[in-house]
Amino acid sequence: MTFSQQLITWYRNNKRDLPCRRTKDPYFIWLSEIIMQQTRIEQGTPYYERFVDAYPTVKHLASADEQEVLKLWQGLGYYSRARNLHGTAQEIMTGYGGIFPDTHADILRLKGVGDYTAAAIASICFDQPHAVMDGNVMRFLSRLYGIAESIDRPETKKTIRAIAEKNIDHRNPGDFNQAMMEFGATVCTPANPGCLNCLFQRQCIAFKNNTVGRIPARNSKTAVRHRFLHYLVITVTERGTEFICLNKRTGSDIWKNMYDFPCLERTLDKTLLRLPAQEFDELLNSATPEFGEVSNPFIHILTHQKLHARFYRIHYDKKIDLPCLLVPVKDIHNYPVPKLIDRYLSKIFF
DNA sequence: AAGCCGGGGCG
DNA sequence: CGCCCAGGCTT
Repeated sequence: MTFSQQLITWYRNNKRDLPCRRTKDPYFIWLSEIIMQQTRIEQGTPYYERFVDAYPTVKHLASADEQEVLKLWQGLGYYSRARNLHGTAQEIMTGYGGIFPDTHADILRLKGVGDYTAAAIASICFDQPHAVMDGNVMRFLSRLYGIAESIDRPETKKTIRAIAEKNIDHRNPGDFNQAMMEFGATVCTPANPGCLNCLFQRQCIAFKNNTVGRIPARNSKTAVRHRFLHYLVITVTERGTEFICLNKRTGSDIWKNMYDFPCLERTLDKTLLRLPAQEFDELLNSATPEFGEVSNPFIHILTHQKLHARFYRIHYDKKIDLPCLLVPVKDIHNYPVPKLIDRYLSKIFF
């Protein structure tokens, strides 16, 4: 039995039953692969099912509003994936006549689709022998071949890709790719891998050398940046309806096209001191406000940032000129917000 | 080549 | 706490 035959046999006997494995429709495979990028299967699967329900065809997705797509994506993170997903659905409608491209080269041109996703779609949907290179595959193969160089180096990734391409089953490239990933995800895991019962223990260089714990190696991580956010939570009552002031984030910062509140950012405030009210004058075009409740600090961790946020409430009895979007509080659930804001809202308002 | 972009789960 | 996850885009 060749390596790929052993692996595929193992896969057919041990694979998890996932919703996204019940189809070969390129639209659904694309959707699932974008959702699963840098995301654990268990975390992404509920989102996949909600997207399939909401947008059963690429045409449905293309016709949606971006805000609606972001709302459905809310909580999953890396929101550029959702923006690109939506934009690419429209591109498929207008540029490809609604038909998903069927060659690796054309799939790779789609925005939001890189080497990994193009290979996954091409192999699973169209039986094209392109090997996927994701975290699971790189871990499994770097251990199996005892590759100790950092997998962050493109050179190392090329070496591993060559191994995968050499071993890919040309009859079942989709199963081979999924088997590689499934094996990495369930047996050759980052911590406490199942080496003792591993099918490939005899061939595994890292196991032989007792270096499984050090492979794969990665570059040192970049430093975490601390940010201190002072959020103004303005509410206004007008004819018995309560409104809240939202801010749509634009530009190249985190959470693009998501909503939060008007904000003052400080970088030197190591302790997130309470700001005096007049510091907010620049946001308000009006007289210094009187705060209602001022929250304790909220800590929110991103990959390269640690956010320290404080929320300052202000209430007005009538509408004034405000530099933000005034939304009825009861409609907040229509607006995509980052997890930090969602945490605050559910603690204070809901 | 390196930085940036979220959020969650695990040891 | 640190690490990693069915990665890709920007600089």
